[in-house]
Amino acid sequence: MAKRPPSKPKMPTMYDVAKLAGVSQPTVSRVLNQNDTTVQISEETRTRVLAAVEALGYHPNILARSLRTQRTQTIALLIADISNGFYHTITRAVQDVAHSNGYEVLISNSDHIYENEKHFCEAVSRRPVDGMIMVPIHLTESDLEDYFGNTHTPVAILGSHLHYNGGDIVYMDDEQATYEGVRWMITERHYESFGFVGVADDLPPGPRRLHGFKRALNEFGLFLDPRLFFRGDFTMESGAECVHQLIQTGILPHALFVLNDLMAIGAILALQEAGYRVPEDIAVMGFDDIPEAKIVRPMLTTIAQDPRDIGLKLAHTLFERINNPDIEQPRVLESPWKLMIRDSA
Amino acid sequence: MAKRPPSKPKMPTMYDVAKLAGVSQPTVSRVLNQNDTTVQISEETRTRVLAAVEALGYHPNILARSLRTQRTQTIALLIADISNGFYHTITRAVQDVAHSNGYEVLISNSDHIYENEKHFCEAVSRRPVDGMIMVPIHLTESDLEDYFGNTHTPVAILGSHLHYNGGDIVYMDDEQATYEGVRWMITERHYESFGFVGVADDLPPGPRRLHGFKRALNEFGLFLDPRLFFRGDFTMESGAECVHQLIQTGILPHALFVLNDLMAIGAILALQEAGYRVPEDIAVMGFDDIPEAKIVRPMLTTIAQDPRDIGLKLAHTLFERINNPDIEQPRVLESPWKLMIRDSA
DNA sequence: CGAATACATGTATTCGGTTACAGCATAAAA
DNA sequence: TTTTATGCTGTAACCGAATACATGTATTCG
Repeated sequence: MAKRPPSKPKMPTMYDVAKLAGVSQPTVSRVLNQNDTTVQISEETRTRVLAAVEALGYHPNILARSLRTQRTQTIALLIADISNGFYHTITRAVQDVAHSNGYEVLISNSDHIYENEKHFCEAVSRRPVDGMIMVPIHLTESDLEDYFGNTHTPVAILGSHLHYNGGDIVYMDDEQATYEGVRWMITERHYESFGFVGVADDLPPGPRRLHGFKRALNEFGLFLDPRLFFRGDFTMESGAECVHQLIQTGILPHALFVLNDLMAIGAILALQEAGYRVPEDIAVMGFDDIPEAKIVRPMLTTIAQDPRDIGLKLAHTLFERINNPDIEQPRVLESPWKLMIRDSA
Repeated sequence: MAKRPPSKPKMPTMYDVAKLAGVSQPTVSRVLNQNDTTVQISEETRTRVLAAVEALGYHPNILARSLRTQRTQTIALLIADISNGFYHTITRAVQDVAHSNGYEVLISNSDHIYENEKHFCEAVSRRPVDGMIMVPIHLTESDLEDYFGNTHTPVAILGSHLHYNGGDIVYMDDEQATYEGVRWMITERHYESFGFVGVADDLPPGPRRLHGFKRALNEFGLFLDPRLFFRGDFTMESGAECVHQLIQTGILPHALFVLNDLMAIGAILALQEAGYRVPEDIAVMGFDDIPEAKIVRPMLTTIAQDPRDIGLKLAHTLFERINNPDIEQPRVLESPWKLMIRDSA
């Protein structure tokens, strides 16, 4: 085979097509975007142009188009951790909606790290995207205002903790969900002492779920022993670590409420390793309902968010706003939850 | 608050900066990209320009730059299923490398569907990306040639089954890995009868792993009973389904080799549900070593690929080629594997 | 002191499209 | 037949940057 010279990866341009078809370059553009109904093209020209397009294997250069039209057909998605099944499902839902709208999705993980969140916002705010979906963990209203305040990029956000009125919000009432989950454990399962595995106080879901938890306890005259309040970092490993701390205390509550499933699974495995039976010796309830909840034995009783619903709501609301920037006020959508009663509690 | 008019999200341009600093637009460009060593800027101008940049909160428009420079600072990644921990880890590794190089990653799932793979290749080939990483399941050499043959976009591919010389290949010897895994089950665990849970014959890993499996068996005078050869579709559910079929046969082999972990986990759970003990009644070995392998009880014995290593190799080789297009021939890199002996076999 | 050189910056062009506007047919209306 | 409308297509400007080239000033050298 002849050594092919390092010929430039020159893609054919509209001009090439025009030349081949014997028309002007804007005519090609018009043939290809017949959406402009006021302008008409003769059938003969159209077929000639299309033939030339076919012959050259021409594809429009999206950069050039975007530069001119100020639309990029791309949205950005910022999530905390794609290895977490919850975020992953959101991602899939968003991708599905985006693709069906002819959009691509630029994904980034923050790993729950504030710096990463800010970095991505910064990268996105200067990168031309038509919209952005985010699940902020640490970002504050004022961060968002800084990054997206004057750029009018549509934004859709997951999380009720932010009162940012620059974008639409999808929200799940996890305070109430936690309350009802714990209430169920008390009234239906008759557990009377509880431990709580949470996260650092300044992370959004922490205080809200803790509040729901305490509200349920208080309603029945129960209280959380401060020694049984542990703080992990969302990972399986930290769930196990919290259980080790629990064992150190020498106190064995009837049940453990764990702020997310990944930690809950880590907790169950650590408890079993230490010789405890779940739920006979100690029950465990999680939050999220990730796929792994059905793998661990006993299967995890948990509060199911509906990540697909969340993702769809986020994406739909974003695209509505992209397609119609005049929508008035930011909207707030609530996503449902459901108690998934399985075997761990 | 006054109702703000729908003012255009007009970002400041280089021209605005130039005007404010009292210089010409190219001068601003030069200040911002001082990489061009032949051109020099006076210290005074530089500070004045930078001050103007700061004052306006100017950020370069990446589209315009890309259009001009023909570089997009974006790579594309095509994988089969991001919910699979294996692909997910590859994704993370690729993202890490990309971000450290100042690149963004455009991700797409094929869901193992041929049409989706082709669709994405098409979308990417017309979208300006600087490179592409892919894990083709169905794509053939000629598909790749069609899509990327004349565009000289650098491509990095995972999979030894393709003999495509238009890009670098990262490869794992799964035939040999399977062989050694099964050999270990025979020599160390003394299993003497086996079932095999695979996938459709035309999917790449199928025949290779089956071949390694049979090679090991044959070496010890064993054979695969055709009734014990099942075909799933990579999912947990299909792993369970294959076990149901197995039970229907009424034959109980000593061990089951399952082509991937997700199906292996589905198989274990289904076996336990049917009252079998793993590994006492029947042992199970998987392939991949996804995170869930350590969640299921018994923990899954499996052949570990090193997805992070794979992702890093793919990304590094791609960026080497992006940064130096004159690299001669396509390269083939091998990624290691390791037998993870846990409890299921 | 005039010519050569280095430095600093401005002018013009380009990337590949979209779109406002102008112009020339031909057909319809007056 | 002249006027007007209509259909079709070309010309020119533009999106926001990068870059080849030209130009003007300060510096250096013979």
